[in-house]
Amino acid sequence: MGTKILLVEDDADLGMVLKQYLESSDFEVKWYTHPKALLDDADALKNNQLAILDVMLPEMDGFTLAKTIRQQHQIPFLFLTAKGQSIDRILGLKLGADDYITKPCEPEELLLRIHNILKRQLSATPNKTVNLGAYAFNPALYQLVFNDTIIQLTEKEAELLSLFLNHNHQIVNRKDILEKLWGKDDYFLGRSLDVFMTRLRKYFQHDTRISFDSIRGIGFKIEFPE
Amino acid sequence: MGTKILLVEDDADLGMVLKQYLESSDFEVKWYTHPKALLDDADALKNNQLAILDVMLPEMDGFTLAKTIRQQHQIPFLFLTAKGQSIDRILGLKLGADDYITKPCEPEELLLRIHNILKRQLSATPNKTVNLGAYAFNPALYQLVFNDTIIQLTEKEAELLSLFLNHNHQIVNRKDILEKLWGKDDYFLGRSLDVFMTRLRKYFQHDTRISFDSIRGIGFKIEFPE
DNA sequence: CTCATCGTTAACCTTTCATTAACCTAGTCT
DNA sequence: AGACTAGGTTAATGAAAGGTTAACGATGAG
Repeated sequence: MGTKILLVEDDADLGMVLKQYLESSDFEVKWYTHPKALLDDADALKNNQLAILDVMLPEMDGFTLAKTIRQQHQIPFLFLTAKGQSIDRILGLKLGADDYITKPCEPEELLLRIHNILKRQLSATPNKTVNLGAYAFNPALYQLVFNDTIIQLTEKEAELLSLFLNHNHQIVNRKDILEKLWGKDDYFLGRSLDVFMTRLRKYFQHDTRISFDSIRGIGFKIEFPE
Repeated sequence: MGTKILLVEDDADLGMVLKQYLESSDFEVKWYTHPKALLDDADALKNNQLAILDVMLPEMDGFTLAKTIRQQHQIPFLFLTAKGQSIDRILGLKLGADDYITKPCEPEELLLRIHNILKRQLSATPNKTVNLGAYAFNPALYQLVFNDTIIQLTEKEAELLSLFLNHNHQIVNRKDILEKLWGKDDYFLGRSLDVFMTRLRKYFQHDTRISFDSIRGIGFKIEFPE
C-alpha cells in the first residue's frame, strides 16, 4: 500500500468514486463526508501525506479544517471546487492551498496534480534518507549511500526503487510495475524492467539481506531489512 | 518569525486565507478588515516592513491610509486590485505604491513580489555578503568577489545564483528554475538556462568545492562549501 | 545615430541512459 | 529426455539532454 490520503467530500457518489479511483492508483484513502467528523477523530489527521477537500463543504468547518491541517500537520492540501463558484473565493482559497482543481475533473488530471504536490513535498525535504541495511537511500536526491560513497541513481532506477520500498516484504506483480513506471496498459514485450532489476541487484550486492527474487510468471519478492 | 506585514482586506475569507498563506511562508501578519480600524490603532503601524492594501476598500479611507503610510512610516506597500479595475486609475492616484498585483493572483507571484519589494528595501542597506568558499557574493549589488577582484554579474546571473544559494546541497528541478526565473508555466524549449549554467560554472571554476552538476532529466545538484 | 550591454537563439558537439538485441540459465510441461 | 518459456546478463545503440561558443537583436544611454 502506498501514500495515505485524506479525502473530505460530502457527495456520497463522488466520494466513493474518488476513493476507489485513488485506491486503484495505489493510494490509501480515508474518506470523510464532513469536516467535523474528521476533526472529531483525533487519530485521523496523523500520518497522512495529502488532504483533498471539497470546498462546497459547510464553509466554516472547511476553513477550520484547512487551518488545522496547514498549521498543525503541515501536510499539503488540494481543493476541489465546483465550477460556478465565486472566482474571488476560489482564488482566495487557491492562495492557501497547494493546488486546486475544478469539478468535474479528469481522473488523470487529479492524479497528475497529486503527484506534483507530493513531488514538490519530497524535494522540499531533501535530506531525509531511508535506511536500507548497509545502504541509505535519499529519494529526493536519487542517491544511494554505501560506505561513504554516493551512488547517483538515474530517474527510472530511483522510481523503481521507491516503488519497491512501498512494498517491502511483498510480492509485486510484474504488470503493476510496468503499468506504474511505463504506463503500459497493454501487455508489454520489452526487457527493460529486467535490465533495471539487474542494475538494482548490482547496486545492493553488498548486503545479502536485500533481495529482489523473481517469482516466475508473477513478479518479484522484495526484501529489505527493517 | 520573520518580517512583519500589514494586511488590509475586507473580504473575510480572502483575508484569512492570505493571512494563513503568508504566515505559512514565515511572515508575521496583522490583518485589518477596514482602514479605519487600522488608523485608530496607533501602535499598529509601527514596526512593519510592508503593507498590502486592497484597493476595493472604501476609497477615501484607503487613500488616507496610503498617504499616512507613505508619509509617516515610510514602509513600502503593495496594492491588490481586482481584475476589472483600471490600472491607470490606480497609478493615477500617485500614491506611490511600490507594486501592485491583480486578483486573482498566483500565490507564488504574490510571494515573489513581496520578496522583490523587501529585497529592494534591503539593497538600500548594502554590503551584506555571503561567503562562498574562495568567493564572496553580494546579492544586493550583484557582485562576486574573488582574489580582490570584483566580478559584476548581470541581473539574471545574480538571480540564478541567489536561487541556488537557497537550495544548497539539494537538487533543484529544471522546471522550478524556469518557473521561478522565467515564469514559464508551459513547456519550455529554449536553452537560456544552460547558457547561464555555463557562465556560472566559469565564474566559480577556481573553487572545486563549488559545483552545479546536472542530473539528467531532473535538474542540477547544488554544492557550496559551508 | 552609435555603442555597449545582456538575455536569447543557433549551431555543433559530447554525454547520458532507456531500450534493444543477443545469448545464457533455469524452471515447467509433455 | 527434449521443447518451451521466463527471466538474467551483457554489450551495443540511438535519441534526447546537456555543454559550449559565437552570433543575434532588443534595449537604453550618451
